[in-house]
Amino acid sequence: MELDPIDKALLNLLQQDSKQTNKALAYRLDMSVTAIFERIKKLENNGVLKKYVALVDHKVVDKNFSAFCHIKLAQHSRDFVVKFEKEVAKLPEVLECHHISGDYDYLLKVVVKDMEAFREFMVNKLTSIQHIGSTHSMFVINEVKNSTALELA
Amino acid sequence: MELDPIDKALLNLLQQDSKQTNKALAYRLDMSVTAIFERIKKLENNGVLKKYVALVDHKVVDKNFSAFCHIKLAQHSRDFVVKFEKEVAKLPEVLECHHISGDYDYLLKVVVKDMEAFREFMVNKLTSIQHIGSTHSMFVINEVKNSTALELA
DNA sequence: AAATTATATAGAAAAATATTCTTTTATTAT
DNA sequence: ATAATAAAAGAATATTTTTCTATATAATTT
Repeated sequence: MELDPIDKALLNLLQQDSKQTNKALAYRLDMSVTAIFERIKKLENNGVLKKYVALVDHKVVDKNFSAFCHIKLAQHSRDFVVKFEKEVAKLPEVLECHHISGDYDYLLKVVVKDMEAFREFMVNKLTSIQHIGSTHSMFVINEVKNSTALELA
Repeated sequence: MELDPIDKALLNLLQQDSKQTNKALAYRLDMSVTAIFERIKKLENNGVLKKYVALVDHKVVDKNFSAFCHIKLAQHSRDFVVKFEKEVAKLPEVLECHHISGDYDYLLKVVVKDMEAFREFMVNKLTSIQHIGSTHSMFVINEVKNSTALELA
């Protein structure tokens, strides 16, 4: 789908705050409410707008410990890879799992309550998945920036 | 703020789909629309619900290349650290910046159009920030999982 | 170039939802 | 038990979303 400058401006706004009313968006972009409505519907139908989510404060919900976890598989046969990816995606503590280039095969973002919960997670959940060769964890000391928005220019 | 099981169930639902109507949420949780409305307002006012955002398909908007980028600072004096963090947070290509434990100081998530755009970003934007010692980049081959939701049980 | 088709926009009307208000119910403390 | 507090339900109101109709704009065909 082709995105014109208005679509991009609209997406930028919705990525910052998806609860703005069409009226507010219409005012900002100097268009009618209907025009905004139709454009959003089109962006939704074409899969440009994938989903709308609420973001929760990690501290307040007592999940204030994040770690990035490198994982190397013991073997790389297709079946093992598929199995590993399926299992790891199921774990709610794993917010992200990326297959990456470099020394390790995967990079995971893990969010839990505290260091103790992380240890618990490693011992009982992650490393109990079959075919994991080795792991290497980095702990988040401070979150400098954490956004979901892509700048569309 | 104390979260009871209904609050947690509500947060889990809103983290998956924040566009559900209060009516739909009320039906799922077997409560009245008003009860849902009041709870959401309270969660917003107490900072539990931080913001509502639209998620955009990276492929469709032509930003289908992600990299994780390790950064080591040349010096760690307070001023340099503050300056670096401020500068890097400004870059729209940097969706995340975490101060982490381990061999490197920071881990960045960078999202751009393609490898060429990444090179451009590294040369002209990232490494032009003062006080960067060294960098090490890992490219995302495949995104196995990418979620923003914390499971509240 | 004129006519035609498709596409986007605007404004008004209708439908659905969010929000407020009042009453009721449940919970907690005295 | 009784009073005070907080949460919930239902009805009333205000907003918003969505649909509908009309108009303008752009692209396409003849």
